[in-house]
Amino acid sequence: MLNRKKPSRWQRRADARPQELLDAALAEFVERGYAATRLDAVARRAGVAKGTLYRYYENKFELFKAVVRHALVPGFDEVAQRQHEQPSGARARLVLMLTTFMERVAGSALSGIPKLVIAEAGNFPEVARFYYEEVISRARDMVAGTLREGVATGEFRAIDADYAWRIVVAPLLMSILWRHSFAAFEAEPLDLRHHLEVHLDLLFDGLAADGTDTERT
Amino acid sequence: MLNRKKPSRWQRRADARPQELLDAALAEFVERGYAATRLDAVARRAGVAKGTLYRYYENKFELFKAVVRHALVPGFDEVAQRQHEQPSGARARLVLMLTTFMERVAGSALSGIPKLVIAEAGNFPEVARFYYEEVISRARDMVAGTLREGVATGEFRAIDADYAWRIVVAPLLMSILWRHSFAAFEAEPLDLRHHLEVHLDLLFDGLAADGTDTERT
Amino acid sequence: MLNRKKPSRWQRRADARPQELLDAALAEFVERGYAATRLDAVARRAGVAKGTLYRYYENKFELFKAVVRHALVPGFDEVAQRQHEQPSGARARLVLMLTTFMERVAGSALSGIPKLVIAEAGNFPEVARFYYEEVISRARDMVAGTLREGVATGEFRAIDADYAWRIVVAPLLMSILWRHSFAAFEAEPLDLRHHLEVHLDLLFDGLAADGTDTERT
Amino acid sequence: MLNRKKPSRWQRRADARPQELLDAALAEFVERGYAATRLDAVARRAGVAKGTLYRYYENKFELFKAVVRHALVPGFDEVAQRQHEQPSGARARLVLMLTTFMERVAGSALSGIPKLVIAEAGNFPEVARFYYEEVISRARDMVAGTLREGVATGEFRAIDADYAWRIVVAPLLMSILWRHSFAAFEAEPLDLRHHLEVHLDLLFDGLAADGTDTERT
DNA sequence: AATGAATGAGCGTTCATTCAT
DNA sequence: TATGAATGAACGCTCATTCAT
Repeated sequence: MLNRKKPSRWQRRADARPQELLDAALAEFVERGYAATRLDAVARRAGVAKGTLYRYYENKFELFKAVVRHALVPGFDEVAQRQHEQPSGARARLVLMLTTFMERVAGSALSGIPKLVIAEAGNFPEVARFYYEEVISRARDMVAGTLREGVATGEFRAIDADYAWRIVVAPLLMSILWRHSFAAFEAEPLDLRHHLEVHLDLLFDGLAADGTDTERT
Repeated sequence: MLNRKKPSRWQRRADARPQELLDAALAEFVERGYAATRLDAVARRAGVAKGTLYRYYENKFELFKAVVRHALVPGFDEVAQRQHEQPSGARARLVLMLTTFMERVAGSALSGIPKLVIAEAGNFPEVARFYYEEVISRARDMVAGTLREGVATGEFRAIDADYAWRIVVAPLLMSILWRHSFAAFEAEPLDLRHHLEVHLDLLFDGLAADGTDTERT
Repeated sequence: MLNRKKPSRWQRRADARPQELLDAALAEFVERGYAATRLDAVARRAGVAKGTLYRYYENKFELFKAVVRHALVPGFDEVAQRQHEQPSGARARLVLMLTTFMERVAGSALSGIPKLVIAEAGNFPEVARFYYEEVISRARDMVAGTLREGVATGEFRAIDADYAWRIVVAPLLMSILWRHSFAAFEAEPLDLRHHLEVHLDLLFDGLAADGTDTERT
Repeated sequence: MLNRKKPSRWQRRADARPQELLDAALAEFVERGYAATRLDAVARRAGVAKGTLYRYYENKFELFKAVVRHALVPGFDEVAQRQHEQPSGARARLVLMLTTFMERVAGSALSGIPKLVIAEAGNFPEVARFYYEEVISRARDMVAGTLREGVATGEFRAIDADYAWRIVVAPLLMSILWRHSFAAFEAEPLDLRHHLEVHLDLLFDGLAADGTDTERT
């Protein structure tokens, strides 16, 4: 670090900059949370001076929003794309949806984003709202829509899709938070694939052994 | 300050003051998160001067840990107590467990604690570890234990309890985070009771309409 | 400075502080102008740490306003007081008014205030407005009122008091600005007393030699 | 940048660019004061990049001085010119002098210069000195000279020209500062022409009604 | 000559922490 | 034990200045 005679104090690379800054900022925000992230650290990580950040983002909050926005677009594109190539059937669609999300978000560095948003929701309602409107509402529509579809076709039992969608999604959220908060304290890491399998198994067929399911709460 | 001569045996325990501080701190931490909580505000809320805090807690972090520690005791006492009065059967025990948790934590001010721990886990691994060891591991043992029991008795289908327990618990976590992060943006508040009902319904009987459950992922 | 083992790091003197801070701030503001004044310097001058300023004044601007306000009250009290003990006659009152102002403001450290306000009026319209409403409007009322009175009693020629008051006051302003801006470049300092004498002489009797005053512009 | 081969003899003088820069800088300095003026804004206003400024002026201060210097030339040329066409008589010359100044400076955008210099005199004694030597001393010589002349010819009463010249000039200064600092808070703008009329009226004939002028201070 | 990306010192402000009372 | 005035390090942000292009 010290021994690396900077190739030149003036690197001009306005084109690559924004992406580098966003990467650095994502990493810092995810590592430390919004408030604890110092712009100095972001800049250092990106290899620029603090002031440089301000050429690209007006302030910390704008940078933060840019990071969130940026990190989520590809994920959603991915999900949307996959929805086209998929087989029919509500169940199959649900499986694909959850699988895609698990692969693209929960299992990647992007998982830091939901974690971050949840952590900072209290302090930055604006961010939470942004996330709610841009991300959550879409996820809700996708999942609840598929649930309703399945119910309509008789594939699924009659359930309240408005509430069930959160139940369906909850294990994904759990996996994200687990990895960010508690996985470190366990000997074995969480096997996301297996986690999803168990979830899907339970989701479709339930806990109850056959014959027990007559009795409902 | 006041000339009270007789602390006598009626004086409040030395612990009394800390309790007020902890209450105030809990409220502030939950409202604002760790970093954004100002000790000034905690002190004001507790009706003492800022310096007084330092008589009881060495610094902000120690206070934080004390708050988390303290807030969890009653919750677990409650759950442990109820476990005795409960009916037999894995399913009934699971229902009771989840219901108790929903009532005592998710639906109360205590829900701020898990929210807080998750939010700050990145910055304070120590707290996360503490929470993991004191709270999560117990919850895991209770839930996974009951699952294994149910599988053993044939009440439940054969599932991997080591993974399934998180799935079972996830909707509770979801409800907590939802209320703290996104509920504000929706017209209707989340009905915790209904949320739990739907969860239990799905949990035991699954989504699949009867006859469909042959095909597994 | 270095050799003065601070008598104790903690000087508690909340009562004296505000005045000391205002004195230091007045000096700095007057010396450097608003924008160029660094709160660090104000604090150092007052012998406190920078943060201490914020116990007393919410921000730089509030400090500035406090300084201005504080510096002007005594001056105006003085003028108001003297108005009572004075002899009758518009001319005598005008003389007293201008003399008092010259002594109490133009000739004292307070002269920094008008100078400062004028200098910063562009950047801080709020301050200018404050000064206009608190100070200038009073001065205008006093002077213009006396002019009208003199015209009414026949002591003064008929002049437009709404415009004349500024003419009457202008040499006072001039003396203030002169001392702050250009006096340093002259061998002899401006003799305020003489300046006022010449002003009063011209003001009452004009430049024109007797017999010439028939011809008016 | 563009491939212009023939600067030829029609190209603008090298000075042309500086003129645009000076105009832009004058406007900004006058609008905001020295400290608050951003070179970015100056550059943008002049239609060049920020770095370009540094081709012509070593730093902000040099630019500032150049602006002041530059802005004063035309004004003085004007006054000097008019001095030739003028009628005889000290009074007439004084009237012309003040009228010219009022029209050419106080009533124009140039009024920003004195305002600026006065405002920044504390921070930039160098500028104040420059202004004093280039502008004020000439004004003083002109006015005081005319006063002495009038006294010598018996047109004026015997007054101390060394002090009276400032009194004579003060209302002009007042009008400039008024317009820049306080005019905005009044319903009606200051009528410069009327202001000057009242000034001249008082200046030559004084306030005192005929017959009162026996009594002098 | 001109550009504008990059720099970094500097300032206003905040707040956890200290300590004389 | 309790107070709250005082501290000072730290951070977000600005902008004059530099320099590779």
